[in-house]
Amino acid sequence: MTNQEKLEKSYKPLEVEEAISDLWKQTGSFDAMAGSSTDTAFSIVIPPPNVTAALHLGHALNNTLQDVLIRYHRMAGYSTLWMPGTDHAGIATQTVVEKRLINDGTSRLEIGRDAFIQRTQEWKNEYERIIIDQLIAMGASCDFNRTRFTMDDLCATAVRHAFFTLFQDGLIYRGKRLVNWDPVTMTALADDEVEMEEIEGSMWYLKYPLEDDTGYVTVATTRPETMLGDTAVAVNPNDPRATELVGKMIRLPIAERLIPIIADDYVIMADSDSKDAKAQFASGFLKVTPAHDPNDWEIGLRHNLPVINVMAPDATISANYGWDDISEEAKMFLGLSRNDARTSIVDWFRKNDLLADVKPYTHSVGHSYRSHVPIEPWLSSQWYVAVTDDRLRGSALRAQDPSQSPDLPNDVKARNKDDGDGGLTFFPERYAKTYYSWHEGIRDWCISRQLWWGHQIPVWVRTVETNEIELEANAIDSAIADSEWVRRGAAHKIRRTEEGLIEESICVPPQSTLQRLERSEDISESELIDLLEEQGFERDPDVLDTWFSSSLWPLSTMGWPWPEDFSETEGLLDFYNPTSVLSTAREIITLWVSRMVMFNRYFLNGRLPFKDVFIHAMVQDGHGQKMSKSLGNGVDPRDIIFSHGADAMRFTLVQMTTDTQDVRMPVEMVCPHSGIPFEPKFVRTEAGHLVAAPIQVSPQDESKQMISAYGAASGVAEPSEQIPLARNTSSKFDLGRNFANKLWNATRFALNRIDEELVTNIDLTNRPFIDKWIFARLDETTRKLEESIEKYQFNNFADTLYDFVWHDVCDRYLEAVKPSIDSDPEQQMVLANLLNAVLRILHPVCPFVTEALWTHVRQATRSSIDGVELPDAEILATASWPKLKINKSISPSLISDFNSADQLVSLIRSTRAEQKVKPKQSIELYAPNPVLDLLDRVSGYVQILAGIGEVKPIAEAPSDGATVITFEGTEIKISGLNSDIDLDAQKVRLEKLIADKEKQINGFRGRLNNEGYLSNAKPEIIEETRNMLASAEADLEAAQRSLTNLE
RNA sequence: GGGCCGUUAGCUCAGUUGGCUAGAGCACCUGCAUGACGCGCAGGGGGUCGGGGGUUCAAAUCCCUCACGGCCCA
Repeated sequence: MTNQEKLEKSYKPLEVEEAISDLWKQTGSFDAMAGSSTDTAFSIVIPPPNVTAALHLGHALNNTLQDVLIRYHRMAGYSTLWMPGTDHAGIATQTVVEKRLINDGTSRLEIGRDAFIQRTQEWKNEYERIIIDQLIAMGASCDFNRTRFTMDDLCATAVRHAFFTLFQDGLIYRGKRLVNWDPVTMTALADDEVEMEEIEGSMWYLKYPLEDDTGYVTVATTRPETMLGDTAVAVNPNDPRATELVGKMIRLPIAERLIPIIADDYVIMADSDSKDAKAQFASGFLKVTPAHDPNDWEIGLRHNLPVINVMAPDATISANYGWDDISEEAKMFLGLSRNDARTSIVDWFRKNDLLADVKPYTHSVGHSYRSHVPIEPWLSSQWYVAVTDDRLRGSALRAQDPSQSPDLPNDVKARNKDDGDGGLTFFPERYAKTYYSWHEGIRDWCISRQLWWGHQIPVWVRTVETNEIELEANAIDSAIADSEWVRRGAAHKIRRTEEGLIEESICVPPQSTLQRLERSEDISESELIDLLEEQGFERDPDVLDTWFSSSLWPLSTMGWPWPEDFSETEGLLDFYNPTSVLSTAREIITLWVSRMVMFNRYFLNGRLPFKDVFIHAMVQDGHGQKMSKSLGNGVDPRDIIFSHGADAMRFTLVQMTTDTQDVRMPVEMVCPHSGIPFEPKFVRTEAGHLVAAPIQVSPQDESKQMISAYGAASGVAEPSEQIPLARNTSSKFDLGRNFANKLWNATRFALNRIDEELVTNIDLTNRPFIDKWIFARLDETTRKLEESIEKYQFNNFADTLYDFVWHDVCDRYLEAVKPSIDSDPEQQMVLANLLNAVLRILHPVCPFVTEALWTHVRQATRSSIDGVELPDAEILATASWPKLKINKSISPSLISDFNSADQLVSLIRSTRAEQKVKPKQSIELYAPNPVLDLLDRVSGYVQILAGIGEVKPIAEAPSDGATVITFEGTEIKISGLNSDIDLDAQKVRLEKLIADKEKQINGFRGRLNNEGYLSNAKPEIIEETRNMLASAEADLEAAQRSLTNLE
């Protein structure tokens, strides 16, 4: 060791990681070099994490995988961009901030919209910082100078421009529809924000009297409270009772409304023998409530039924939202919650002798993913994107790789050759199907949210009487070609409302778009808005669904639509979009992947946002529950980094990433008072999840307490000096920690052995066997790594590294060179080059420890090996991936010779253990000629690793005091073991070997005696079997001979 | 109800077009403080590949079926 300071005995990640992060930052190692090179681009946009909370191990997994991809490609010579950023996450963030306000004794409504947004902004700033720091701590090589936020100016411009374009193109419309209404957060939800849950409820059977007093029909319902809004009773046309009843009128109880009996084949006929629970429980008559049930809404459309909404936004019974014919009897139910209304209405039916029956009934009910209360199908005006249009849905389907999704639905246009169609590939392949079937049944996307935190909808609306405005016949429901607003640059749309009024909507583009439009009246955005408001237009108070802005992420972060307005983004869009791959979780396929494909393609003439989609495993907690921010069961990656180091975390996560498996991650809590890990106490939340109890007692000292991550995340408990926050840890990460330490020590060994003597370039053909072999293995390993990453087989990538570094480099190569290296300067350089390459191939997974060792190893690498390209670089992160062009002539039988020799080593070592020979004790080996030749070819490898002193021909073996080994059909003897050889142990071993070989031989013979096998199997397989039989027979014979001699 | 995935050693998981004697890490057992590493070294035990049926010369691998677990969509 020369000019290097001594390395410590073990790797201490905490002592180096921060300095290395700083080094990367100072050297600008992760900056994208758009336009500055003609290199091939490799780019990824980060799935922007919510600013709701800190990242957990699920994010650590996803971001580690992206970093491995980015670091590998950066080293392999691609011009890389990894775009970082965060997402405002409208409803989720609003919910957590509101919760804090309530804890503080105030509320959103009390402080008002502006102050609330201010509070939320502060929250965002805090968590954005935490998230970025977490990414840095885990080693993510994002171009942090470009960090984006879905509500920053750049993204806001993209959102405004996209909305304006879609509005103008008729792909955004406003309509009164049934939405999934969350009566607690008081907002509409998209279809996929609704979670189905099994509920043990009841089926109520209500008797509705016929108007002519000739009898009753009995309707079956799980939601009796909605009967106030019934506007028909439906019966299946095939029902025998239909002929007589259809057309008759019913006097609806309580509401005293006359409603018709109609025929509709949606109605399930009663059948008590049916396997279908619905038919079993059906009465054959369905109450139809178009305002409160999506299926009834459809029936209402088919039969032109009135729509009567009997609820307020908080799901209490109300006559203020479209219920005009309220009866005296019904008034007593006003103001009741839906649950109380249900009880009261059932009571009313019972009292009036109109309740025919009640049966227990289990069924699925949609719940809000956010507030967990049942959603209420509720009638309201919302904005929609017409994703069912072929320009969006069709485009998303055409994007799919035809080998993964060959057939398109009938109503989708065929693929074209050249505009991005067919270029989208899923890994693992099965998710192509998920993507496909989502689009098959897709419905228009409700994008308005009744929230304050988000992109406010850029539309100003006013409602006028029909006669107040002159209309061209075709003006309704499509964008108006010419009006005073259009002349000023806005988009203008008119529709007739359900109440028969005219609603005018003006969509205002952002200033940057406005100034580029050709228009007759040149005014600014703010002037335009002032004019609108003067004329009685009001801006829609709602904000856009968060996914609207996320769907523009690969566009907006790269400067779209006007990159020239943001100089730092110039060139990005052309060079890095389409990005190379999107890495995300399963459930995001529908929420995000689909919408990015639609938008990117729509706005960039068919260009895809990314070519590959990699779907990674889900990280579950120890109870098999998904780790999630909203659940609060997340484990902070910084905890693992603290206990094991970032590389250990990364290596372990990569090693766990297989194609099929989700990752279960049981963690222990570390007592902050004693530092000792323990199993925490768990409690069940209201929603039924198991989480670590907010307050935990120290197992070492009952008087001391601590707060769990759940306690802090849920806001239930605030950490303090007496009751601190407890970190988590998990022994799963020992694997990675041990591996990083192994590498550290292998390097330490090498640096101790390499001195400063100058050496010219090395020709491997002149080197001893072991030097050639390790480079042949390096070559093999490098190629295997490249293949793994190309197919996103991350566990293969990690396993290949582990196996090579630990077993080949450390256990074999380093052991084998120990006797020779001190006196062989060339071998020292072989070792330096080897480690130099090892650091490079390990860097994508373990960037910190490799970068920490890099300065030492590059200084030690003072000469090169022919055919091994390892150009020097100051920073490992930007050094190049090893390129090996090793002359094939050095390695034809190298690997097979090595494997034989290694096998022999292992046999001798077993025998040594069996005979209890001390490690230092040297023994003699007596072998037949073919084995002597092998020993010669591998030049001392066997002697060194098996502790052999002398090697002699078998004929010279002593007649006693030797023990026998069966190796490749020959007998080998070793002597110099102990004074008294354990003959019994030897006998047992030989007998076991004989039994094994006999079993094998039977198997091989059975195969070779089988006609079918000989005529059907591939010739090379048969040949192989013959060889295996021959060698097993030789082994058997040798072992039997040895046993006979022994006896 | 439909779809997808899983069930391989005590535990966590590999095993990519069917073909060598089914592997790894951890845990376990036996040795060893050897000048890189005890976060280590050497050796070892442990599997009717969820059950049943089928296709095939040959099945952990393909097909059918059942059981259990998970996820997604209705």
